[in-house]
Amino acid sequence: MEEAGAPLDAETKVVEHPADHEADIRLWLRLFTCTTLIEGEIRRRLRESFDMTLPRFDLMAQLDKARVGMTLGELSERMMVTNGNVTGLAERLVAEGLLDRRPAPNDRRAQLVSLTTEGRRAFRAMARTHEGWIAEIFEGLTPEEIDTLMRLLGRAKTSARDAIVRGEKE
Amino acid sequence: MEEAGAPLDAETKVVEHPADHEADIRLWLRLFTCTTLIEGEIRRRLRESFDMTLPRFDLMAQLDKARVGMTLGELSERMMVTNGNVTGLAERLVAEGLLDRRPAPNDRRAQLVSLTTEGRRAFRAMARTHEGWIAEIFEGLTPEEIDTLMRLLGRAKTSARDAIVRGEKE
DNA sequence: TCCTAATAGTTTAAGTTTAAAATAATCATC
DNA sequence: GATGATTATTTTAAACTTAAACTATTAGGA
Repeated sequence: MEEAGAPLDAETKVVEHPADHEADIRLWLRLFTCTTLIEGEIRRRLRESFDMTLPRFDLMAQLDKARVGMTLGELSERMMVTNGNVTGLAERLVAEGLLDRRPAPNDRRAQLVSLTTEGRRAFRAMARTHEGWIAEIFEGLTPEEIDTLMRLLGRAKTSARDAIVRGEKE
Repeated sequence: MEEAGAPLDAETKVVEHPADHEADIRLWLRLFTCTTLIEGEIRRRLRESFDMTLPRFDLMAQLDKARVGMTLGELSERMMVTNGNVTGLAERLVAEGLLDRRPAPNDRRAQLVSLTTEGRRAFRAMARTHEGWIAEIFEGLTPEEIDTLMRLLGRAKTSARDAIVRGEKE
């Protein structure tokens, strides 16, 4: 079906498709699927083993990592969710006695939250098991594959952040 | 601080830590962060450009891919969400005239949904723009990096699925 | 046929999540 | 020290999401 002797030139590959982003789309779908799959399993196990939800676990993990009290705004930034979301999550955790919450000493707008003794104890127990789950989930990967994945996901993150910042500047 | 002349044997490395899953945890955190970052940006753009939510867009994407009507159960499986979730999403899309829904011919329990003409038109327009966003987000990656990421995420998915199946068999 | 198990979907209650508006306090600077 | 902008948080309304209970239907055997 090709015209005999038709010359191939540089423009040929530009014309082939209006825009061929097939590989990028497939990458995004796979990234999303992979995360959703793992997230769902962790969520299920947290509920079954500890009657705990993932967002609450995440909030507690942030507080455990930072040894000192944290403002709600700092929490929402680290968890990458809205302020209002953190307000509600913290409320429930306080009600359950896992979280402490008091006004910040230097800023009457801010609230400092931290794990209670009971909260820290409960989190540490869950965290140990949780670690095992994650290790089990990635069991099929070699250390080298994990390294490479880390590096490439890091580059993907940078690339995404750049695009987002560029988008905000318009 | 090391005892002089103390012999190193095979057990030394077993004792070092109860369980060192550091790399796995970091990988999971990065995977999650990366996905959340991109997902948030896509969500924001869908809302600003088309007054559309991500879950609705996802549902429409599944229907556009499969040229034929699909049952709600099939949809929920492909979207990796619960049945009840799809029921609600579909309801809203039907109300907006983007989705068609009718009883399945051979099974009186099942409902077949498909895009209306208007729905398909609307989706195609959004999808074209959406493709561009994704390409922009991954702009900083070379084709080789994308290939490698795809392959390794594929292996991560397999590893996770294996762990999940093993967990269900208990 | 009749009974049981499995399947498709809906409903319910609780929780999560967001965007946007509102409130309150701090900061910068004049 | 007044004032206007910014910041921290809460509130609100709507949508999303889940697990579990429920209804209706189908399928597979005794």
